[in-house]
Amino acid sequence: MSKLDESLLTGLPPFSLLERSQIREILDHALPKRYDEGAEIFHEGHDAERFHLLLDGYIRVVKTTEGGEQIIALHISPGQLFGIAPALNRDTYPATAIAASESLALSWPVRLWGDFTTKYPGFATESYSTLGQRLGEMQTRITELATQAVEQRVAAALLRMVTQSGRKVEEGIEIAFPVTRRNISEMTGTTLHTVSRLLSAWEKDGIVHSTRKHIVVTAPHRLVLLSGAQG
Amino acid sequence: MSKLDESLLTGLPPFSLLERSQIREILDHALPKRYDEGAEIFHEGHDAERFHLLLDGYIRVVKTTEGGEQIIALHISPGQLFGIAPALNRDTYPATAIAASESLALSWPVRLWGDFTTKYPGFATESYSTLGQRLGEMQTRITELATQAVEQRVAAALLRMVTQSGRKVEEGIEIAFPVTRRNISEMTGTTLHTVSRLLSAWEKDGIVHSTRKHIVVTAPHRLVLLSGAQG
DNA sequence: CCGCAAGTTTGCTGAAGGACAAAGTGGTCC
DNA sequence: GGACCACTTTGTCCTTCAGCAAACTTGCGG
Repeated sequence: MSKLDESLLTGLPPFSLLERSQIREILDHALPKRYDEGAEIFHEGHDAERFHLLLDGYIRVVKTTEGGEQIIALHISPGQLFGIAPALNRDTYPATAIAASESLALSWPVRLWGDFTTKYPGFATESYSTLGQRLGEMQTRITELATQAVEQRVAAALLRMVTQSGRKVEEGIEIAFPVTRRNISEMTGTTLHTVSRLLSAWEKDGIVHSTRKHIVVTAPHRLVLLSGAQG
Repeated sequence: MSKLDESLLTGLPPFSLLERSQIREILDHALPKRYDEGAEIFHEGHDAERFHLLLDGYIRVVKTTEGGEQIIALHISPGQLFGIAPALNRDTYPATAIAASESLALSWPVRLWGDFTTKYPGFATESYSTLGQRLGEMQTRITELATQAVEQRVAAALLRMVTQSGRKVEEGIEIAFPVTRRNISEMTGTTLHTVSRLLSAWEKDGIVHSTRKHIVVTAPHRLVLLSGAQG
């Protein structure tokens, strides 16, 4: 097993304040693993044995209702920690993590969480900032779901994905991981049918261009208006 | 200014592991304050200068949308910390806190947060557990809003309030703080009209008994069925 | 004790969007 | 190359619930 390169972590927020030797130490405990698109990284309710850091790819964090419906709780982009149950003092994962595209992640046993946070104060601080941001995002989603119409919510969801993972292509900005209509409906609390109709309408208006599992936003500004920024 | 009694904190989760002398120390920095019903404790966006602990009463934590609508993010019951922006590394309050009934709270300047968490590891652990629970509750609400019909959501909201603050009366279990139809609509993403209709219907069915601002649940089990626990 | 404000009830209407149905379109695996 | 499967599109119907309107009730302050 070859050693991981330190440059993997330098520059990522949770590790930005650490010294080379500390990063070396952390990496020596890390287990890297590759996941195929659709592969499960951990499962809701299972013992939280490890916490994870995404290096490459995209992860969907999903909850399933008793009725069998899925809700996408969160998208993780490269550089972010996930499955950090120990930070919240939990011993099982509260949701399931699935690779949205082929992904590469590091992981550590949860017992090291305590070590990391006490040894490296910057790590703790950054982790809790992340948590704060997620709390904020969830609050935003609650507000959207409670007050906005479906069209606005779908527009907002697209914009969020574009912001988090958009990469420039000649037509506009493309969402960098595969997304189905169903996925979008699971993010916005509607049906895949309604999402399909909206995307068709927007396609006709030249706001987006979408193919199977891939979406390019060609007129982000118009989407912003639709999303309810007082349009 | 008379000294606060130590028994105020012994027994509360965030302080349960501390020694008498430590509690004394913490209390000596605390500022107690009484709030009338409807009084604002802190305001969204303002500098987070203090964090708070509710001793008596109930607090509503509220977000306001650009459209001027209010969303109730959270209810705080006695014994809980609130306004803990520092835990999330934030320097402004993310929402507004309003006393739902006459309330009594202690507060400390945020700079003591760091002291508390490092000096008293139990305090940190308990605080982050609380945060974990709140994250979980928010996730539950998102799921409800995304998948359930209005009737189920309102039933679930009532049950949540009953669980958090129910006190036994001869008719059933009463929600211990004033709640208007509008409040309930702000918790569930509907209108006060719809809530009123639902409560009227449930009153007719003998499930609840409500007067102006007060609700007694007389048949909790039937509400559980309505709330979507596979009814 | 009166008047007002805040909270509640109820009726009516219409639109949004969910449910159901069915056909079209790539993509992939053999 | 063919067959299957996952994803998408589109149509129709029908329920839910928001929106609007107006009357009613209760409590409080003057």
